[in-house]
Amino acid sequence: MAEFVKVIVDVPTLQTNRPYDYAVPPALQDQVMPGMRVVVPFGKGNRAVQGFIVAVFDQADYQGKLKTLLRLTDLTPVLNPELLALGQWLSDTTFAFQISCFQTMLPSLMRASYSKNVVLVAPENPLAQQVFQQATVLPYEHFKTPEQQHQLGQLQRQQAIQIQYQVKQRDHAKTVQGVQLAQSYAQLATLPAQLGGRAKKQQQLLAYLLDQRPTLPQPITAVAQQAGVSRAVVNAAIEKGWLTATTIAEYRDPTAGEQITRTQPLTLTSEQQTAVQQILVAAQAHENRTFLIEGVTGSGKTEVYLQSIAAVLQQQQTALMLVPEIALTPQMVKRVKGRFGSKVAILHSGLSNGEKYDEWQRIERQEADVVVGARSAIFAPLHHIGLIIMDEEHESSYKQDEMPRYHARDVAQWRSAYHHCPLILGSATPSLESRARAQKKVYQLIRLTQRANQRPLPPVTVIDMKQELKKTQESNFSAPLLAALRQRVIHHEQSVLLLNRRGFSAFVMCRDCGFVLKCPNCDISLTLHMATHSMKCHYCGHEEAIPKICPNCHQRKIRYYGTGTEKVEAELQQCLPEARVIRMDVDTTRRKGAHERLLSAFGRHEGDILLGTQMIAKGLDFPDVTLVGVLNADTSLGLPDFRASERTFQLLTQVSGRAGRADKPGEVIIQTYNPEHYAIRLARQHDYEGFYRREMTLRHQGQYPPYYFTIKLTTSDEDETVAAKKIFELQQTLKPVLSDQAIMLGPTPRAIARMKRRYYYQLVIKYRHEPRLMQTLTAILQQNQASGSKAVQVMIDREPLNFI
DNA sequence: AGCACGCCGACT
DNA sequence: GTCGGCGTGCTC
Repeated sequence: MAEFVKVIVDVPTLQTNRPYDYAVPPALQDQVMPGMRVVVPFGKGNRAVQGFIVAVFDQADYQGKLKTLLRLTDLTPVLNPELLALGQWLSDTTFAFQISCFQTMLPSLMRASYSKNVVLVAPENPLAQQVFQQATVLPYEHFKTPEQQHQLGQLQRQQAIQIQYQVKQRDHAKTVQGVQLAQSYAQLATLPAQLGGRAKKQQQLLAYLLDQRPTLPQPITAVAQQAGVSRAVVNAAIEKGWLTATTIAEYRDPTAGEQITRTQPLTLTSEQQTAVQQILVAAQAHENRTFLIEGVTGSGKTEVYLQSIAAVLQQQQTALMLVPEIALTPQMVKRVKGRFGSKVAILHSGLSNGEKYDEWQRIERQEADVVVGARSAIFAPLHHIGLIIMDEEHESSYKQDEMPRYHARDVAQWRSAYHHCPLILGSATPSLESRARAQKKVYQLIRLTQRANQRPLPPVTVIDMKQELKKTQESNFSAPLLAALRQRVIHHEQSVLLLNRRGFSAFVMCRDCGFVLKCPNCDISLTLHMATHSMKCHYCGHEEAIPKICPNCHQRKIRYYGTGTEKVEAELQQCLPEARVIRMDVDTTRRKGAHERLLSAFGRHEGDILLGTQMIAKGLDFPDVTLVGVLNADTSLGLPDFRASERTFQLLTQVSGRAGRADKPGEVIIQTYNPEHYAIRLARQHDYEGFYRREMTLRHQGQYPPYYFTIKLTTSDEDETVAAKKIFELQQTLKPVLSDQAIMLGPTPRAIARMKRRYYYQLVIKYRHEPRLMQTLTAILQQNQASGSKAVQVMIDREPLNFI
């Protein structure tokens, strides 16, 4: 008998990061199952909190007196045994709380919201009467002033009130008004004769019901539409007692109203054919094997994915496909839905919370068997997974940069092992980690070297801006790039321009005294934004007016330095006034759907030049783009991060692939101050393999991943010395634990040492095999948390992607 | 997190 | 002697 349960409660602290035992009321003992959400009393005040049942059993381990769970939130578990185990693993490997892991794995609507009410229990109490007036219940927030807080304390001592805790469920199915038959069809059949001849529409409705015998209940609007009458007529039918009103649950369909045209599989090239073959052999054998598809842009990776999915569906299994958020465009969705129809569920940040919840429900109820989504879709509750695909596997957005700091690739690995199914990692520029594993035969490498359209990759010209600066006056455009842009505008062809910095200029400085305007909260200069006429901090969002006079020396010598997308846009208007420019960066795409609107406007030729930051480099496919320009390839190169070259190479290769995809040849122009840098040289030659070999040598020499594992520890505090002291303390703790093969970098202040009024210090450990490291880190966290909640913050990031 | 307990100073 | 300030420690 299931008399007791173990529950992980929604109290995200290390001390409560373990299961708590509760008694199950007899009435619920045959219902409780692991993975269900429950509401339990917790703590001294018995406040109600949400929790997840992780185990059910008939004997309590806990020796004290048990509390009884208040209610079950779910009729069926929201976490199946696989997801429960996955949550445990996530928590172990990322040092995150179990409750945070569970919540990350589920749609956000399943997170409870809490409220506190003050209930009047002694209406005769004079103070209570004064406070409550006519009311019997007041929200706790009502008592905000010190006097009101005081009154609350008094009422509590006089036992005139009770504090009531509420757990509000936010996950509700969308409902619509529907109708159901109130009488049998036989009874309905007698009605037309009784009706007056003038009630034409009512006759029509009855005729529809009797002739079509629709399956009811159905939404009122649907019935009205099908019968060809107005909703008023249906309502009249309810009044007359022919039909009864009901509420019907309905899915919120994110692609409702969109025309999806069925598409057929394309003919594969022989390379693609072999790729699909290899994958299918593994899928049919239920082999947990990882494939790395290294395919040049335009080699038709997506078609390989789609046909592999089709085959897996054939063997009655499901498939999960991850795509970076920005590549998850409506075109992409249409392509998959076009192939697999309504069996596809989509999960990405563009959906409303309700839509995400409903898509999740459809997956859980096995009404969808193909899931396409961004990072968190890796937790989709699919059963019988036969194939997992991760496109653009090198993308850094697959790593979550808040707790739990998981990498979707690791979760994918875990799930493919659980389901004994293949995992496909695909990219034109695989991460060094993945490519190295393929080298060691841990992954099976599949190379797609030919483009599906047989076109050669576009020629890339590298312009040395050092030389260019000598020739022309100060400009963001070299003569060849400007000429090429002008050509496209004349011939009504399109161009894409990449610049890795938003805003108008990087910083403002006083020419007289060298003063640079900085953010008051962060250790970073403010960026000028013309659109809003303000100075913005790109880290904390701080905004202030543009200084006209230097705040330091009070001279009118403030000048703008560096270049942002806004400034380039203005410059383009100067030198190419006839060109229509569409600017795309965080500032112009902040609003929901703006991203998509700008792209489709460009697709409809409402712009000649698409100017933007990184976000334009990914996955967009416009056939009339024949020129891609990179304004400054060095921005990402100069960063003090061992992955700077890798990122630059990936970005340049990706953006180059955007030129000339259909029948028109393309051209790429890259402007740089480091033309001889290997990342730029090899990107020009489209030589990923060359880059891989070169970069591996450097990683080997520098003792970096993939030759070493890395862990980053960060301390932060409002007081700089406290943060610094703590990080040195951690260094001392770790030193004796580590072998002499491990390398510690730091401690150092972080590159942006101050952010949002906090100071940050970090320590990076590079290691190969340190059996005691993990448990030591767990102990560090526990010890730190134990010394109070307002102590220094310690963060641990396993395999961090950002070292600055 | 959020609540109670407990120990200290300031007040009726 | 009591009220309320905040520091400390626990939550099945």
